[in-house]
Amino acid sequence: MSAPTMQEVAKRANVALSTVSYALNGTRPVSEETRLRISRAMSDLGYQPHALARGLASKRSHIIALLFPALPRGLGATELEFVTGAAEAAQRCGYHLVLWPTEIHGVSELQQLVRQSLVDGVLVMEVRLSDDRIELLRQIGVPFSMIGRPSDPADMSFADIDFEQTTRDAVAYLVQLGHRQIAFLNHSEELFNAGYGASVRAAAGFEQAARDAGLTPITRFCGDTALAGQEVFEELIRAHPDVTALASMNERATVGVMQAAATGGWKIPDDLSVVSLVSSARVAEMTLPPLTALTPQSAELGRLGVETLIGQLEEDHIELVQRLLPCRLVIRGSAGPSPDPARRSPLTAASD
Amino acid sequence: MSAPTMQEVAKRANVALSTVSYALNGTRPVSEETRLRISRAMSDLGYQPHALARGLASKRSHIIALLFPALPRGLGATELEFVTGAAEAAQRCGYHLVLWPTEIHGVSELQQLVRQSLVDGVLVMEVRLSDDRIELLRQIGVPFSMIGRPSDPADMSFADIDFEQTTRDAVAYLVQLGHRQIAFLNHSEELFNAGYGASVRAAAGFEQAARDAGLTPITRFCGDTALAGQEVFEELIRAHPDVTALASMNERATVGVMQAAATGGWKIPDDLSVVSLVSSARVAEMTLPPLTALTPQSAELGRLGVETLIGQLEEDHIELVQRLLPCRLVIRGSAGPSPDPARRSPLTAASD
DNA sequence: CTGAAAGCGCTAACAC
DNA sequence: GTGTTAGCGCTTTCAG
Repeated sequence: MSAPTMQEVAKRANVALSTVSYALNGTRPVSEETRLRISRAMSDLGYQPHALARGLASKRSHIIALLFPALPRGLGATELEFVTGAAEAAQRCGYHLVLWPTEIHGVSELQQLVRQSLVDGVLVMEVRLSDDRIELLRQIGVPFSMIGRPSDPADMSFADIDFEQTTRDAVAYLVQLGHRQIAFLNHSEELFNAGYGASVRAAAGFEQAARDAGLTPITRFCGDTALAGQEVFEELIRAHPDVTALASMNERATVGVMQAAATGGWKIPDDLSVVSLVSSARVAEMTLPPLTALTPQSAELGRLGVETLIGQLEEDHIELVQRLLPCRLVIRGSAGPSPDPARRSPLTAASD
Repeated sequence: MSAPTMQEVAKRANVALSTVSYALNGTRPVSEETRLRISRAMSDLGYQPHALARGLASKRSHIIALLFPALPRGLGATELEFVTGAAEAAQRCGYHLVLWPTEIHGVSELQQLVRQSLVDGVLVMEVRLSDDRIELLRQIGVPFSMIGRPSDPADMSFADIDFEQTTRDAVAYLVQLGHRQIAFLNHSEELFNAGYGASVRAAAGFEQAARDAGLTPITRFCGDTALAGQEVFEELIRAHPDVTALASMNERATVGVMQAAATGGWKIPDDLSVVSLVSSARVAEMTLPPLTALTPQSAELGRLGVETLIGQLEEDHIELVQRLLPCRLVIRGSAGPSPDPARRSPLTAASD
């Protein structure tokens, strides 16, 4: 009834308990013949090693934790893909992945979790530019790696989206379509100031890319709501009537922009091009027209994060892995050739 | 350097190792005085019980697994909320949640995982009407509970969305707005036939609700793409020109419907009302107009699933918990009073 | 109310 | 090549 133990396997195969262990782990040479007897005994009994016992004895649980903040705004499709990508990679490597949702500042809680010695290492998601959790982890001395990175990742391993490259790609694409007045729509200033890496890095990337292309960067912060998007867009067009294209980091606001444009009599992409940055296909396909977007390779990032961490756990020479993955440009319907701003009908403001 | 053990705590508190254990678990009365000495010793040393050792000795790992299929179409916001809701609930109950992404038919793989005796129980997500995993779990005898349910949940615990109620609510809302010709837009027939519970139950619920309201149910299957949505909608309106409202289970297709309606010169909700069933706010807010939707209480479901499972693990009298949660109607912009179908301009078909 | 000691199922010396 | 055995850090009888 209850699960067979290694002892029972040993008895059935007429060998010592330890021989079974060695055969199982390949920690020591075992003759072909006994190995066969053992593996037969194992499958006869339907033996599976007891994970806890193995972990206790070997001091390696083969469990890693995925640390993600219980974000106020909730996670999206991109984050879900991190998780599933990470879980699948862990499984393929023979590891278990436990989920540790923790407040970003719940550092003592994190400490408690780590001290239980349940996990061999930690993968941190949604890393802030300045992140207490990272400080704690290195102080405790747990192996860890990150999806995302703090402002100075120095000697830490990570896999992250290449936000600079992503904005550069977006600008390049729009420039190639003939746009010369391109605006960048960010998240809120609060998020930016809170050290939300995506927001900060993409903003910097855009400024740089625009300048390199000989353009004057125009940027706006915007709350993560459609309404905020409408308002910011109307203000933007008033201030810069010759803007013909928008690169947006802010999906919710993008919807508002599209609404405001439609209300004002503009067609997308005829009168205005929109490129959505760091946007999942799921979201990009929900709008009309569907969004031309730069989509992160999220599952890949999750996988990389896990593999990097496990690498650290299994290799003896701890090697640094720092990977930046570009987003992929998926052309849908929201960006097109630049119109002549002068010939474009004026936006008929809908609001007060 | 290395983590303090219970032995060290005992020494420091001048008690036996076992006394520390009893004090920690409350398994046996301990005098106030020694309890105090012990807890002081613990905090002095920063002691945390070793999860693996505890699990091995007690035969209860305090780890539960979340089983989710590596779906072809990927998971959405709703599923992500299950996961975070479950993870948070587990943590609050002092459990760890491990992620087991498995093929729906990878039953032997699941068996291996379970036999490792790593987890005390399993929470199954995305349960099919006929689901091999459920069969296996009860056969093995692992405690489990479900988010979702098979066709005959008999004596099994679950928490699920009340699809019947959800469609009833949608129909009631539309009827109240004056609609009499309401169509139901389902997922593909393949998914339906594959025993995708949401699809089957919502369809049944709609038929029933429509009949109860004295309406003739009109239903359509549709692939999960905008294009399919367009085509199905055009066919639908041709076959039933007097349809004024649509209740949709299929978010991708809904986008197509809205596009086709717009292309044909119809305004939403003036010419056509749309209610999105079992739709997260995240998605509902991406369209124009934003979708009036019945939104599942996903985090709540995750929480319930975990609590039900842990209840099974900790109570000695295994009690059956079967919960159906209704969705919440969130009124946005996509549904309004019924137009007079006769006065509505004919759809100008855009396709061939 | 407290202590001593026998495991839980496995790994990894240490022997041969 | 294989066997023997001492733990890993805890829970839980069994004795007092």
